[in-house]
Amino acid sequence: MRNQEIAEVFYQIADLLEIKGELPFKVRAYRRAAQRIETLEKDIEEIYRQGKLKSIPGIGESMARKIEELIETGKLQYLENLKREIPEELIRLMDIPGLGPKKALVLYKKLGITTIDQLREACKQGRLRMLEGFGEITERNIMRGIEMMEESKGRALINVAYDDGYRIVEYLRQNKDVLKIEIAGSLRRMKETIGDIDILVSSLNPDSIMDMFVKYPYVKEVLVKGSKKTSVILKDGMQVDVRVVRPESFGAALQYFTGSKDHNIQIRNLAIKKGLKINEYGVFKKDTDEYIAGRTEEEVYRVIGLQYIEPELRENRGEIELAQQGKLPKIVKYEDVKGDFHIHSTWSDGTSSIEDIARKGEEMGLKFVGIADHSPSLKVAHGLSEEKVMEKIKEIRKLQEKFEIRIFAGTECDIKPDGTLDYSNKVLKELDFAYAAIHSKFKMSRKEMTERIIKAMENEYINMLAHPTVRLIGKRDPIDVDLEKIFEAARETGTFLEINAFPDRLDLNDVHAKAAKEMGAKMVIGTDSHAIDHMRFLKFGVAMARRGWLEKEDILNTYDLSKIEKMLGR
DNA sequence: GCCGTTTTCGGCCCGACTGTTTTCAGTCG
Repeated sequence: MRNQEIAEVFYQIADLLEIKGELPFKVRAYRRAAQRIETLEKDIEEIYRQGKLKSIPGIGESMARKIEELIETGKLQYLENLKREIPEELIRLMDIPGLGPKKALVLYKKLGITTIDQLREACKQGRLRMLEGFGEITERNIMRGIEMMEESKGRALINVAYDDGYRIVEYLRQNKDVLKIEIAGSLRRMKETIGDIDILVSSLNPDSIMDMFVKYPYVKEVLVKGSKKTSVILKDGMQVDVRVVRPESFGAALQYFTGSKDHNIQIRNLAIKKGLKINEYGVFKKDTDEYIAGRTEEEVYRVIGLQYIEPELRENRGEIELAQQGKLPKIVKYEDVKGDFHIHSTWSDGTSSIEDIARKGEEMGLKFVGIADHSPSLKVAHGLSEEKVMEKIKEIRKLQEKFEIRIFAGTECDIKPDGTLDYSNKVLKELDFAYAAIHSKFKMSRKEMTERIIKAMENEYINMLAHPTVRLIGKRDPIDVDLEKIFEAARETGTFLEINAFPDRLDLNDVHAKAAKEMGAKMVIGTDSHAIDHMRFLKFGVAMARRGWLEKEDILNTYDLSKIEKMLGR
């Protein structure tokens, strides 16, 4: 059983216990364990076989037994019993904003409601307002919540949230009452998808900020408006929260609202041990409430004895322990990445010419661009024949004379189902670099798929493996492949694993990148741009690398041109 | 349910906003 499946079971248990009204700490314990398991780098079955389940933080006697039962039998009696008590469909009701476990239980007990459709009907008939603890407004809010949920469906891709967020920051910055303004929340941590956008402002005149915020032209609906917190829904369905604090609290609030929740819980516990108390207004002495710090984030971390922790690292994956010892990795900086290897041109399915790509690269201050068009089996993408590839190389060599930026001639060469490549070595040799990539037959068995990919990586002219798991966020599951073997093969063959920066790919993701590094593999960042507008996605690839604790040396794109050429081995 | 240089029992992050319950519970982040 996969880590994700076991995590899902624990999430389900947490939800059911919560509806049942169990001790909140018990619910939280399951949720935390689920989160741990989800982001575990190792296969949980392997940990189980080594008898080390209880060494996972948050897993104790009881949960270890449940994991064992799941692995051995594929089922869990405890969960089956819970489901008999509480219908599992009720969990879905809690997805509705404004509807939590308590109200869900009342709806079930008093009206027998278990599905969203039944709930919608009951709202229409005005049956909710009769219930204790409910009123007309609650009924209307739930109705609206159902509509909203069906409109927005889940989390946004990072580029959508990024653009929405920074546009609002620019808009609010025009207000003279804004002293400081920053994005916080999961967007500041650059998580792969974003649930809502948090923006933090320091000001002595909060009402002026909030009044301006709700007048932002792209606002569709104001959910709540106060002087400390205001929430709106944008026309694209994105929720944005703006919070305003006083300047002496800005750092503490930024730390607090950046999260992650897990990271902050750890931070607070650490503070408590030092006789301090942290909230969004500052760091205080626990006994006297005396203000110690809070103007900047650096200050907050310093007074509790920690190195400053970059937002992308704040996921409680061990960063706090390292910060205590002053041993945090020096993660790659955004400006360290000097180019982009994965750009499609008009030669295959891109919409920009190589010349435009080179110009855009120079505008962005890059040192190189890599043109990686498709190979012939990808007919839908106008993959290039071997003859065409040779022509393309010629064009690039000629263009190079006009440009300072280095233009690498490359390919994204298909890996055929048997693991052979779409181009002969004769052609691959002429290119400056070559990605190998899976674009077909996604449903092979784990073993076959793993062998297929490794065979391609073993080709001496293949430098990189493009989007290794082939997932598309919200659209296609990752292929079934033994990543540990792939990472090992990457190390042995010197193949760079791509961190594909396209927002619906982000593949490898942060967790995989971290695991790959630990296995000694190196990475390469590519945007998979099909137009020059996409080239700005580069930062999302760097973000994944940073979230994966990668350092400069782990990433091909950060090397000097001469070293890159040497690594590419032509 | 988990965890322990305060503890093997008794804690577990905590504040804002809303709506309804006239003093606070539920939800959210």
